[in-house]
Amino acid sequence: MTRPHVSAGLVPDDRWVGSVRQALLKWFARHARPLPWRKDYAPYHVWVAEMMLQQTRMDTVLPYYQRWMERFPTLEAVARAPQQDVLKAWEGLGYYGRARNLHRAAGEMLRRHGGAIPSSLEELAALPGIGPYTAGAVASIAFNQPVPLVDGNVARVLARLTARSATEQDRKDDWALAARLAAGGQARHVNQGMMELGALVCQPRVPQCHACPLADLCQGAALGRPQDFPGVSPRKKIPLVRGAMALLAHQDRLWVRRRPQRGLWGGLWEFPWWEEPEGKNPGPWAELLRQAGQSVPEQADFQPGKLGQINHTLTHCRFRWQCYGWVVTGPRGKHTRPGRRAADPETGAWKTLEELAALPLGKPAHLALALWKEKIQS
DNA sequence: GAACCGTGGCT
DNA sequence: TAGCCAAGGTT
Repeated sequence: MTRPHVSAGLVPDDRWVGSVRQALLKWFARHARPLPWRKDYAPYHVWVAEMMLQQTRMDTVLPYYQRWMERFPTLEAVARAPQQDVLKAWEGLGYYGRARNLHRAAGEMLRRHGGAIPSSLEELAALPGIGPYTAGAVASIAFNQPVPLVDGNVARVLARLTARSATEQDRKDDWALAARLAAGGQARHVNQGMMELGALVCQPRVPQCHACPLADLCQGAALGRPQDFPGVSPRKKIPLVRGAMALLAHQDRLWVRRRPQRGLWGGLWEFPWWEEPEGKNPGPWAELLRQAGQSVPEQADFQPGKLGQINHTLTHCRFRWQCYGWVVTGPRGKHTRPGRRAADPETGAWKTLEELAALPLGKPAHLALALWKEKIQS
């Protein structure tokens, strides 16, 4: 039998959509990876997995997911946990706004939805951290509702199937086409099948068309250049930021501060740092020592001890940090007893290494802490 | 609409 | 090495 083709620039007909659905369902039934949340599709499991998988690879997520379910087996366990514990469980996954939103959403679901994940697209999309994709994912994967989803995988698969680029209109077309695919029933498997195919077969760089169940339905493959779709978008240049980080020590404690809720590493703890484009800049040191209740030395004898260099790269900005540690143990001047001041944690607090281990830190702070432990052992 | 928001793995 | 990429959402 001949299989229907779709022409570039034309709206696919129902026969083609039906063929894609069928081939996809057959392929997914055989090749679906045995992921933990696919055992029973419990809404809480699916929701947590989807939050973790936003912009994050499956291999990275799996160990986090396993630990998460041991620490927070139920939605109520998350909702009632302190934010610090939630961020600690998320530590290292990145995009920490996801964890803060997940925590907030858990609280709302406990109060407004009786501790259950809502099943409607509208109620889901109203929750923090749940946008169009995640709402569609939870509704279709957890509740098997006939609603679409479009993520990076689906967009790429559809772009190649229809030989389209990635303009704004095409993104709307993607949702319309995904809706037709999901409307035929078994949206749970259709939607996961599209994503699974994108992750395992229709890969960004080198699509494995020889292993693709949709190869003879695919316009990109028919043109002999599936990898050209949906095309590449120009990337911004990455700026380089030079800075300094201070590991201020007093007896067995280090001075750390909590970052504001919004922005980079929101809600996580860090060692104070500042941008230092021109090299030496002692100003922040004096201010820091005052905040920490330490004596402020004369500018002349100001010479922090070198701790080492920390390089950390983010997607959108690059940091090259020259880090300094300064051990302050002298009895001169007025000191505040470490651990006794009820100061704003965003200003700073003295923490022992044991206390520090329970606080969520970003990657650079962890790198600095590792250098510090190395130093005090030698 | 565009900028912002992490990290690790791969080439 | 430096760039690219990965189950997006918020502001």
